Amino acid sequence: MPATSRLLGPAASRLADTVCSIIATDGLDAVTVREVASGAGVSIGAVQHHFPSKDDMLLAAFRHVVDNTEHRVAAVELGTDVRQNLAAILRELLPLDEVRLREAKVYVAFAARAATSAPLAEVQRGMLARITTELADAVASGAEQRGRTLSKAGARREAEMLLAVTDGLTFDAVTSGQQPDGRRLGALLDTYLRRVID
Amino acid sequence: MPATSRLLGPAASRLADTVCSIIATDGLDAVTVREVASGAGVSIGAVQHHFPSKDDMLLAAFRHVVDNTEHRVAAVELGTDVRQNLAAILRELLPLDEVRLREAKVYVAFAARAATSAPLAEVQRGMLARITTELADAVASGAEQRGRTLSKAGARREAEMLLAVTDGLTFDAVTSGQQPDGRRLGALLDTYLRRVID
Amino acid sequence: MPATSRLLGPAASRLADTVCSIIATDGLDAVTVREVASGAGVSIGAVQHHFPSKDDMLLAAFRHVVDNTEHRVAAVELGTDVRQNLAAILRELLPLDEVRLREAKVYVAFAARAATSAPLAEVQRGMLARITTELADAVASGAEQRGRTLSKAGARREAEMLLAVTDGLTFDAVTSGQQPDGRRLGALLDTYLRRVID
Amino acid sequence: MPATSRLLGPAASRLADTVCSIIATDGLDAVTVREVASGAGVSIGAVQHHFPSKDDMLLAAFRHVVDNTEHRVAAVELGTDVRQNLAAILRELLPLDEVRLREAKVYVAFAARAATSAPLAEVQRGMLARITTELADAVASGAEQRGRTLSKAGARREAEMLLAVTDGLTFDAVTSGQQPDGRRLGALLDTYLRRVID
DNA sequence: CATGAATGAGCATTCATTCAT
DNA sequence: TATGAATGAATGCTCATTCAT
Repeated sequence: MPATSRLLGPAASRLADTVCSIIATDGLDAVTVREVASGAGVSIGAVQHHFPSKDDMLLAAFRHVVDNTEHRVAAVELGTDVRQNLAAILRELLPLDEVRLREAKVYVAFAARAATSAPLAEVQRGMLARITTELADAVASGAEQRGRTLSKAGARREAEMLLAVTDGLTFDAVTSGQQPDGRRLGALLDTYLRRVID
Repeated sequence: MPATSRLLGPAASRLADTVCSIIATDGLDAVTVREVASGAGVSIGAVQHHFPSKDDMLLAAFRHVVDNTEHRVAAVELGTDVRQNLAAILRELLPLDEVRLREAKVYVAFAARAATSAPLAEVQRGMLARITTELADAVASGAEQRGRTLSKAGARREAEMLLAVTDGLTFDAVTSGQQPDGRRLGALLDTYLRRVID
Repeated sequence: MPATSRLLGPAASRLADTVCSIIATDGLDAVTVREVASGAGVSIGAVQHHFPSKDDMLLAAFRHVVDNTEHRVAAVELGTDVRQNLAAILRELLPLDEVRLREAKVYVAFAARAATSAPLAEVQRGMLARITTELADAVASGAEQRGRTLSKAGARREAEMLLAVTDGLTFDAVTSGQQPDGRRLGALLDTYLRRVID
Repeated sequence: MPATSRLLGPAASRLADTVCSIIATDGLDAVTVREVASGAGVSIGAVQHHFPSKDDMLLAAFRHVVDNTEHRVAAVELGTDVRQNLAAILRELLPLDEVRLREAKVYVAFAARAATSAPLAEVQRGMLARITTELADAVASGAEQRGRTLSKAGARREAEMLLAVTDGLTFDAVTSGQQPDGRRLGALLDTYLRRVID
């Protein structure tokens, strides 16, 4: 895990990483201020210095996770093959290995809580919106490349389905306790992509 | 909500429904024995008479939800058009209206907790397995109907993707706080199905 | 343990024995109506049919224990040797073997609770009084036998000390978790008696 | 009651004293964290800040009592008369007045619970061992003073009986609800000591 | 007589938060 | 800034007891 981030200072970033560690291992309910403090090797007071309340801490940690994921997605090197580009992006979101499974667990946990937490839902909406836009752009440029006509709304719908497949595979894998199976998930994703992009 | 079920007696079923109400409104963390008792209009002791521990109660409630969903799926009247059959099945899983959104919220909450709870994960695995099998059967019979060759593994992969799309749409809708939008979700599902089944 | 007694019917006696079993193993605090019922193989209602309240049950069980002990003491065959008679009586009260250790544990537990329970204290006083009287009689007859002068009060004081030694050895053994050590306790008792009765 | 002790800080010591007050008045079962907190005039959280669990609290309170008693015994001024020395020591253990009766009640309650609690039994064993050793030393020096031969084991047996008499008198007094009767108990102790130490 | 569902008070404990140092 | 003592509300759970059948 990175020790710093674009959103948080080094100390706060370390705390957010500790929050994620606890979530990945024992779930969001196991996150207590005490546990975070001892996990990060600081005092309880120090945690509360950085995050006035527990909700602030969780919100920051969710933003931290989302930010990490989005930057990893943004760092994907894109080529001219649209299908490969989409695959490269979406593979960053799937639990293909232990690291991404861990991140996926944290993401699913936060997103599930977002269902009854407005601030978390706001973060989740932002993430979905930005990734959908990015995917829609890639889909649109692919269509253009091939001389196909595709409305903006059509590209967006395509992107929403791509993200839905990815999120669904991730959700099912994480919630049913599957071991990371990059081969299977990668194959399913490729099958889907081949169907969408000629 | 039904007052009885196939799994629980009337009293326990009522308690499970109360659990689901609380989850749909305030999330799984808001489920306390006290709250369930008062919500169901019984004493705390009565709750614990039916469910020796809170975990037992939650597990029973998850089974209850899954059971309800599966029976609704099983009750879907199937015709000869495979695509319509698949659509009819999957529409039962999508948050197309308030009722199904509510159920979806409960399902997502439980499934997310299943990531760190072996007994819940077992229930989740069972649900995924049975629905996947059902979908795979429909897909296989559709292929046969059209004279296509489709291996059992191929049908299963197709089913897994169908379920992933459905679960992903559901997850994204629930976690980002969307209002139920049957038109949009239905259209996305149809687009996807049209692509899979000629 | 006997299945019936002079104080209780067979069913109640069986319940009292179950109470004692639990006390000997896990202490008086581990005695719950549930545990007694399941230990005796009857329903909770059955227990409460015999003993309207838990206090009634404990009181009856204490009386039961005391009664058993006293009848065992009364059944001791006395000879002409006073010292041997006293030894035979007091040996019934010492935790010389597993059975008597077990009974001693139960007795100590009840007696300790008697410190803050008037009904139990009444039972305890009765037991102490009767045994003291019995011991005083034996002491007095021994003195007479030897042509010694011993006032009634003197014999009573002697009896109180005899009982104190016995109770103290029992208390120290039970509360410090000693294994039954008949040889050691018997030797200490004999030393004491030899000192008292020429 | 002392506000501080050798084992606990002032706050914890005050809590331990409150525990003992409750035990002396209403018995060990009446000790609840709530009651201790309100009795000591602090919050529930403060109690659990000092003692992470109730068992920790009780164990500390037992150590506290034992420590107080032993220090009182250690503070006894010894002279050259062995019998008087032994009497002075053992009088500290007998419920000769209200204060010592109170302490004796607490001691008996804890010791009785030690029968089914390994940590409490450990404390009880330590107390018995140290007092026995102290008494045995006094007995041995007395024998030497008089030119008597007394093996180390013999002195120890003598000490065990002395302690048994004292504990037995204490136990019988406490458990039968006797008022403190210093005259009677002192006389019994003296009679016994006169018999042991010429 | 016997059952077991239902009751609700009481329990130890956990926790986020506050505050004095 | 940083610490950790102190707070007290809330939680899951146990239990003796009541009561309808």
